[in-house]
Amino acid sequence: MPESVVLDPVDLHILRVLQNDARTTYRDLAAQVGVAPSTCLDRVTRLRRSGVILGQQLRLDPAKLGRGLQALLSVQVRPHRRDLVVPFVERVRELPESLSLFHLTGPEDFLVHVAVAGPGELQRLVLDEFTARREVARLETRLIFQQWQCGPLLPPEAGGDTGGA
Amino acid sequence: MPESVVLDPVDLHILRVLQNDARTTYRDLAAQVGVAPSTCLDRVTRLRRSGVILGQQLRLDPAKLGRGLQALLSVQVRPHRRDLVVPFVERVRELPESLSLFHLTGPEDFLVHVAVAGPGELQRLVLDEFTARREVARLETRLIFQQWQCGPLLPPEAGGDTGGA
DNA sequence: CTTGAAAAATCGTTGAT
DNA sequence: ATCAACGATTTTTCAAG
Repeated sequence: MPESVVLDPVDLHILRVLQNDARTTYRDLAAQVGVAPSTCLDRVTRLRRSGVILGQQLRLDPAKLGRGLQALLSVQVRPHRRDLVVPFVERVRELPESLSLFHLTGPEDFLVHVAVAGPGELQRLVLDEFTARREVARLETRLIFQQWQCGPLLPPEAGGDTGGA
Repeated sequence: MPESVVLDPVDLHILRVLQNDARTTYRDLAAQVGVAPSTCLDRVTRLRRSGVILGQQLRLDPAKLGRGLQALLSVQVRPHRRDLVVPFVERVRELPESLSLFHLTGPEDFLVHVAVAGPGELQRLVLDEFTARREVARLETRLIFQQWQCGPLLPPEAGGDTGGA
């Protein structure tokens, strides 16, 4: 189980295309990358097996699902012991409002990304699901004006190896 | 362009399945949801056109791509004017290390989720790409121990309408 | 929403560069 | 290791009930 994997320009190109649309057919993928469809299939299968590709997720519009308000909650869990942390994480993960949960260094311990219908539901969430818990020592709420999904997690090009080394 | 859309239990079920694997075939989808494949296609097409489904993204393993360290950067941009904010956002978005960018309420202004190879690269990123910028007034770095992708952004069940209303 | 059938894509195989 | 072509199987898509 190697920590990191060698990816050649073809792999990177494939990943970059699939990150825009994970349902691209191997035929289209081949056309865009410039190799044969069977090669694409080979590469993708390998990337999948090597663990580089973990899966493919739907991107949904929270507003269209009646969750027009998003917020970030900084949560201090004290005492910061495993027997308190583990149930906290589990509970947060199963909240339908939770989008993402981070365990962090620093005094804040956790950051929770949530999506709710409006301020009222946010208040309810904070009071009933967070500060009501004994291990939640402190909580800070920040609203999200806007969010951007960034780069493809990949070097912009093949590595700019035109004449490199 | 209605803000929110009515979703019946079938739609919700479909979304829930596709969020686990956006490449589920319509055949499997139909089997899991309990309707005909063609109906699934219908529903998904409609969900796509109505904007509920924005797309499908690959989930990649940052560690496998040589980005074993993730961090959250709180950034204060001052003065917080549009002519400084817009270029800042654009620059951050095109950094290959950036995963996600939030514009927030509160004194922090921005939160940047980054993935880097290690502490050295993180330091370089912070110094060269953030604090080197004149509009970056303050920056705080928090390392990410662990992250969880949470719920499907959907109510756990069809709404628990068994006997409702 | 369903059935049923046509069109398209997947995925394994082959042999060759 | 890649390609190209073939073909069986599966999936997607459309038409009609």
